[in-house]
Amino acid sequence: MAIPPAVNRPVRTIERAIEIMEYLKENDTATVSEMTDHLDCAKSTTHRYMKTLAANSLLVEDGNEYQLGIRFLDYGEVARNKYRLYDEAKPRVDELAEETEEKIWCAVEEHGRSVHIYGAQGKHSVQTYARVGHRNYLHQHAAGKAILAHLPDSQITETIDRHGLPGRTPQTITDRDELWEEIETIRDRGYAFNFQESVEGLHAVGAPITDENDVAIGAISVSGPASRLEGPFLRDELPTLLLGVVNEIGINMAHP
Amino acid sequence: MAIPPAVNRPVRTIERAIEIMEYLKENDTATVSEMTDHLDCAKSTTHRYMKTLAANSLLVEDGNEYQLGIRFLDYGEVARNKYRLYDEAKPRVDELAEETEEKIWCAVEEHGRSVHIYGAQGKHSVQTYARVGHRNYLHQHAAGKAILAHLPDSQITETIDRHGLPGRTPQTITDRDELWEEIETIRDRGYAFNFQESVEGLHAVGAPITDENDVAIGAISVSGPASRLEGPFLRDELPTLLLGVVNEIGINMAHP
DNA sequence: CTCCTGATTCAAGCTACTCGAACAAAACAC
DNA sequence: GTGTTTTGTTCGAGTAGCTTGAATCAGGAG
Repeated sequence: MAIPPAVNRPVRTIERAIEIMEYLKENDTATVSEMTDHLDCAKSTTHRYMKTLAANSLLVEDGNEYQLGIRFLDYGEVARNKYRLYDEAKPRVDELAEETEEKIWCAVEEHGRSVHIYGAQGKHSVQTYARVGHRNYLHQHAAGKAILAHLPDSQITETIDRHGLPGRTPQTITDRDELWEEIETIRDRGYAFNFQESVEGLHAVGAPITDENDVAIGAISVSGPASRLEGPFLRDELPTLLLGVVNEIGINMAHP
Repeated sequence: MAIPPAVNRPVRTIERAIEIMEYLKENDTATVSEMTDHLDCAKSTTHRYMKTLAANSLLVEDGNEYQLGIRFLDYGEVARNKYRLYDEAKPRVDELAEETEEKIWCAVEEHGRSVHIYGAQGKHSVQTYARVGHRNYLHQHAAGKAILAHLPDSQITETIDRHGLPGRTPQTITDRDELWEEIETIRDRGYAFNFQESVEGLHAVGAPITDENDVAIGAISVSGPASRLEGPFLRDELPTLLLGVVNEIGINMAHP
């Protein structure tokens, strides 16, 4: 897992095709000309790329505009179902959302980053940038920090070396030493907090789902406005609730 | 929409990369050697392809085995959220699943095929090959036929020409004339049935969601075992329920 | 009407993708 | 233990095919 992705001689054609997908993910829609400005090649090349992708349903063209095709849903769903965690976690995440009335996420680690594999919203839950499939830096949010703290030290170092510690809000931990301290704290108490470290005004708690060796295979988090998630509710009640859930999931994962 | 994907000179490199993804979708996991047998090129080439894809998190390697990365979830989710239909349909699909206790699907048309963009299961719903993101021939299932019947004739012809009418069960309609008759029937009554045409022992009803010009933008279906979905329940009750829902969605779509 | 902007096609040139051979590492047979 | 087989991986050379820029076509605006 988390192998450095240094390829000897990557295929540039593939990399550029991915750049197109990535650009469309960020910008929803683009024309050949617009994409040409973004890539570094001739317009005819971009045109050929996009037509090829569209012919295979990865892109959909609507007039001169291209966007991502829902064929990706298929690949995404297959990838997600690889994780047994998804099946185990989904019902509990739904329950948690109902109980807490806040936003619940289940995340896993892949390539040193976190991916939200499932989310459920409670009555009052807030909408943030996050969505299913969203890739995130581990150090920037509660679930990610919970995972990070429950990885072997070597893998933590590797992850930091590889991705650095980019900030997101003024509260994000961007200092290595500070992060290691935080990791110690998280290891001691068994769960992680996020005080406006990913989004201003947003608090969260995250607890790891671990295997028999106490290594994280994922995490669950509750997040909501700082005004609601505070005091004993945030400090005691939610963590207790979360720990119960992740323990249960962990046990179910260990004994299929 | 539904433009023939004939590209003048497709980029073979991209096409082969997609073949790798497709193979992994079908077979869950593969090694370089296994993939080489499948593709028609040197092992070193396959190796370079897969390493490049893995370096970009589209593939994940676990030892010598590769599988699809959950990065696709991200792309898939973005693509799905393009469809306003998804937001409108999701809550009603959930309700229908609760009410009927059967499996409900919401599908859209893309490139002459259908894609399940959302599904919900009721208490008794059966598991079939279908899953979110699944691409299907329009003529093989209830939702697809409902969509097909509510497309312009020219587009229907185009679709049949492009994809043919492959069978799936002995009941699948594989004859053009027969399909056109069926389309007329569906147009008259406003919804479509599926009598074991996609899966043996499975019945379904599908109704189209149409825009102001009565052109389909998607469809909703209820499916379940032939033993439960029969008689007046299948013939009258379910269609009435479905029509109510799709009308409501259609109106909401037209008046945002 | 002309002008402009965008998509699309095409021949020619040369980049970089493909190949096969060679190496390394692991699994296996005996 | 050694030899054998199977796997992933690297690298130089050759040429397939990708890239390019110019030319053409399509649509809108003034």
